[in-house]
Amino acid sequence: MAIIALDMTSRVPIFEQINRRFIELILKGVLSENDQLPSVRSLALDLGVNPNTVSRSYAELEKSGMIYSISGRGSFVAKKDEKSIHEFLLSDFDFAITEAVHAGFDEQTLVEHLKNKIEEVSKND
Amino acid sequence: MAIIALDMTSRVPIFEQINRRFIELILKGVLSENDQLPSVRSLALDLGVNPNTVSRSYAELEKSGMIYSISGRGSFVAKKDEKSIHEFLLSDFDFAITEAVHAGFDEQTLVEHLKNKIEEVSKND
Amino acid sequence: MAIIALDMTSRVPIFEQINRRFIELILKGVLSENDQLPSVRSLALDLGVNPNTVSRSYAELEKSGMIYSISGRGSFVAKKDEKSIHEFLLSDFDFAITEAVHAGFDEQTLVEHLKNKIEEVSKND
Amino acid sequence: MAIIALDMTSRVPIFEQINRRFIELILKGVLSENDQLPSVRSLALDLGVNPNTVSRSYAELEKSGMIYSISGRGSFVAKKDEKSIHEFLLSDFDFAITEAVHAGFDEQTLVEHLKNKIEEVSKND
DNA sequence: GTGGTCTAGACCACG
DNA sequence: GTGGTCTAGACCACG
Repeated sequence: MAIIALDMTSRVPIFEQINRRFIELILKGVLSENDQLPSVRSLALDLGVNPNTVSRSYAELEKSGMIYSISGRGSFVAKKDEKSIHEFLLSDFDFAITEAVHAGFDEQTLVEHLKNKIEEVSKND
Repeated sequence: MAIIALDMTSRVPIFEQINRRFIELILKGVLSENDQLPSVRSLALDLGVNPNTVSRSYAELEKSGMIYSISGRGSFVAKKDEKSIHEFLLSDFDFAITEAVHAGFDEQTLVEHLKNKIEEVSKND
Repeated sequence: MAIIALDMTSRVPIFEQINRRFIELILKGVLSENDQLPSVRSLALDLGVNPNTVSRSYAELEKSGMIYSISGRGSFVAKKDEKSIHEFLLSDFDFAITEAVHAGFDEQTLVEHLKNKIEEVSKND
Repeated sequence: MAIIALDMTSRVPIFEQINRRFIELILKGVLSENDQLPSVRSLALDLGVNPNTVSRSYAELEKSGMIYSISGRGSFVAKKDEKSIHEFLLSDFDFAITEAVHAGFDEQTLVEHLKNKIEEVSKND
């Protein structure tokens, strides 16, 4: 019952996928304030990845203020900050928008493209 | 004031930045069918990068059918294929949309976010 | 007795020979889905060529969807797509047929020539 | 009224295209024994290519015994030798067959593929 | 002069 | 250890 599905073949680094997934779980309320995260070792075992990878993910989550760690006790979900969560989750989206605008696409085209793509993605679920 | 501005600090590979830039120039009509591109060597000199880097960019552009090369003569803009150009330029956008949908964002939120971001980017021009 | 025999005197580029050989091995089932390919460095050492040359081959195989790479782990055989494999392997054949037809050869002549040549090639094995 | 159509965007070298075209014309009887070929300069002008390129083509045709040159007079079609003409025109075909056989394709598959491709090419004429 | 291929070797991110 | 990117520079075919 892994909460996290990794795509090992993706070009997105594994630690980044783990980051995203935890942040999504916090956003959706699956994980609430002060909930304990799995230990680095157990999650690494669970996901079949190197413990260092999970470590890096937790370190980044802590640096962004999403989780906090208590030495010898573990890692826990911090107070939810919707704004920074949104910012994080939409950072790729923001980057892509900037890129598209610079490429010369106008608002109408992009909105239309967005709607089509959302429909397409939703169907494939 | 070269036609191509590189961001050496970006994580986007140089050859990829060159790719994108040329595709944008073709899309915007700055470069038209059969127009000659700068030679590998001259562009490399111009950008201060290694000829191999430009070579790689041109090789990818040729494989995608955006340009064609005549040995001993140079590289030229191929017949414009708007569809594949759009596909290429919006591949990051598509990826980011998929990611955002999976993260749980709904259409309304994303459209609104898109519009705000476009306005913000446009202002900074 | 490496898996790959290179003909350094051939006009076919080394990376192209490597490409073809791997695709053949996949087609014949010697390499199956998710089998790991030798690392770029070890194969380069094995073949006595530069790692960049192998790298280029792997990059092209990945772009054609024949293999996938996991950063830090290695390169692996992707899900077999017989259609694109055939297309790749027969691209020279197709080109030669077009050329022959334009030169004025009719079907009967070409079929006969093909059969003779196949027999001749098979004998020399 | 150029007898020769060149594809400048093709990866087939221009001198090679010129070679092929002359040999085809000889095979088809458009050019007969002792017919004079256009001068290097006039053909180069006609095709918009470098005279050196035509020179190289004529040199190769002469070496293969397809044409002969008389100093100060020009180049002329030699006695037709069907066998070597066929060999030349089908050399790419032969190479491709060898390649396909080594890739593991059997006679039946290749014959079928050949027939389909011929039909396809004929239609596009 | 032009692109295509290759060597030699460096540095990086990821794991 | 693994692939990805890049530099520096060579040699070649073609024109």
